[in-house]
Order: sequence, then structure tokens, then C-alpha cells
Amino acid sequence: MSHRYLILGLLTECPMSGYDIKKRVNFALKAVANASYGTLYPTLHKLLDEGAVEVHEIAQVGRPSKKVYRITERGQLELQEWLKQPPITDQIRREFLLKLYLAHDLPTADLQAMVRARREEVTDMLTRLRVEREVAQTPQQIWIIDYALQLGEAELEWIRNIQKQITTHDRVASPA
Amino acid sequence: MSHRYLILGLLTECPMSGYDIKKRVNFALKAVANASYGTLYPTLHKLLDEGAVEVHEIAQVGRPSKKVYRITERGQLELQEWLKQPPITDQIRREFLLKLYLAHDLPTADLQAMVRARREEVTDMLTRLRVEREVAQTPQQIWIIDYALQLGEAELEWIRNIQKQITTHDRVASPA
DNA sequence: CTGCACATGTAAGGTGTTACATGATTCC
DNA sequence: GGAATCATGTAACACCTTACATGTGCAG
Repeated sequence: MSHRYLILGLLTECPMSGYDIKKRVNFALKAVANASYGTLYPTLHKLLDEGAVEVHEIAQVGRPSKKVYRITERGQLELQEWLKQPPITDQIRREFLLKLYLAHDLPTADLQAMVRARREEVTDMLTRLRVEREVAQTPQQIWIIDYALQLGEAELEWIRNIQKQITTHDRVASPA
Repeated sequence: MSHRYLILGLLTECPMSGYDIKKRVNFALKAVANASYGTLYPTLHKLLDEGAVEVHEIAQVGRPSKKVYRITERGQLELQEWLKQPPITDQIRREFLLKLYLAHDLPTADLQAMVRARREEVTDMLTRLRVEREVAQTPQQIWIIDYALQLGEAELEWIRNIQKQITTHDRVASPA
């Protein structure tokens, strides 16, 4: 349901096509949201049916014509209503954590490899985020990136701790 | 798909009924997973069909008979295979963050209320987690709780920062 | 000439939640 | 008497991803 409001929210910034919305989500919000065409286009059609957006088809030379959607007053009201509702509390879901929990009888070396892989993944993510932070334009965008950075750093610290525990409770595999 | 392995993994600890599995998930894993009966029972039936688990019905006095599921060798092999696969990287999804991002033209007071509410939510969560940490029994359970604690504390710090920014860029509503 | 960016869409399938249905016992 | 705990299950629906289908122009 919140894809609906994601779209309405982005159309508040400026009118856009479905294709543009996807790029925008991948640029400014990829740390916390995503939108596939399979969701995006049907949702736009539905919003159109309900009068929350309106559309203007724009012909282009050398490339397919685009449908630019603009939010209506009605859509804006609906968005404001939603924003005023208390947000739902999303669960932390990490397949990585589930595996770690269930991995009690996996060989220690495998467990260490898993944790090491996750550490690298988080490190890479942090690097990417720091680059993105430089090019971010609005305070809101920076908030989102800082959120992801803060969580990533926290996870790294947690991982270092786990690694100490795994190393000490059993023999160590040669580090990669 | 990972509910399947969550169930297999818990049945590795000891044979259980569907009802028991739910309690166990809510106890040891509620920070990172959940299991509704609507998923649990159909998944158990499927695992039974495929020979990954076996069942023994146990009659009880004064309450419904229970079906105790036990993992088979085949189920254990499947679980080990899955554990060896690299975990998928789950996205951070927070409706709260999305609202914050989209709330640029919401009145400052509303924005502040939203952030304050989130702060309280996280604070409460941390309190609950610290209690749970005391009663946790295995290192794995403590890992999970520590993960949630670490992230929660990171979010709190981030929130304090956001609050400073919101306060300064506009007049302040009277604090609650 | 291969692949990417532009641009829109549909269909099938997987995954999961909520609500409903049933029914005994125990605690307040 | 009402609510919670024990215990199992189904059905309807919401939601989302993947893969497919289509087609042009430009850069390497």
C-alpha cells in the first residue's frame, strides 16, 4: 500500500513519468525503498482511475513518447492524510541473522566465512553511501543516507564483537 | 521461502508442534522474524509431504491433541544446503523514514511529533530488549538481541541529530 | 554489432497477512 | 461471566517480484 504514497509523494516534488519515478526512487531512496515496473505502472493506472493523478502524454523524437503524471488536489489531500497517520513499525528482517541463529551445528570455519562476507558487504555499502552523501541535494536525502550509515556502522561494530566470540570459542581458520 | 528453513531450523533444536514453533519464534527470534499460523501450518504440511519432517500425534487430557513434528535426515540435509548458500541482502524498509522523506510540506510541529513518537518507540523497544537479554539462554539468542540493541541505539543517536536540525530551522513547538 | 538508456506495459507466480471457524479449560 | 491459553486449520485477499513483450537510437 505504501508504494501508492511513495508515488504520490514523489509526484509532489514534480510531475514525472513512471520511468522517471523509478530512477528517482533508485537515486534518492534506494536505501529504504524500491519500485519495480510491475508495481509502478499498475499503481499509476489505479491512481489515475481514482483521480489522484492526471496524465499528459508527451511525444518525443528518437525515443518512445512518455506519459507524465501530475498529482491532483485530491491526491495531495490523500497524501497529507496518510502522512498524519502514525507509521507502522517495520520489523528488522535479515536472512543473514536467521542463518547465523540457525547455524549452531555448521563448522566454525563456515560460520566465520559467513560473518566475514557480511562484514565486507556492509563495508562496501558504507563506502557507497559516503559517496552518495556527497551528491545528495536535500536535507531529506541526507537524513535517509545518514540513517543507513548509522545503522551500517552499528552493524559493523556488532560484527567485530561476534568475530571475537567466534574466534575464541574454537580454533581459527586461516584468514582470507 | 525462508519460513521453510526457519521451521526446519527450530525443529533441529527439538521436535515441536506448530503452536510451539510460533511461541519459540516470538520468544527467541521476534526481533528478526515472525510466523503467523496462516504460513506455519501450510508450510508444515508441505514439509511433511516432501519428507523433510515427520509427525506424531499426541493425545492430551483437558486440551486438544497436539501434532509434534520432528525433522528427518532429509530435512537436515536440506537445511545444511540452505545454510551454506550466501544469504540475500535484505533492504532496510521503514515506513517511518519514507514519511519523514515525503513530509517536506507538513507543518514543522507535525514533523516534530512524528520524530518524537519514533524516539519513544525505539526507547521502549530498547528497554524491552534489555530485559530479554537477561533471560536469553544461548549465545545465538544474545547475538540477535545485541544486533537489535545496537541498531536501536544507532537509530536513537540519529534521531537526536534530526531533532536538533528540525528545531533550529523553524520555531519550536512546546515539548511534550 | 552488442549492449545500454529510453519508455511502457502484462501475466504468472510466489509469499504472506488477516480474518474466520472450532472448542475445551483455567484464571480472575 | 469473560478473557486468556491451548491447539489446529482454511480461505480470501493484498502485495510484490520476475520474466516476458516491444521498439528506437546511440556509444563503444
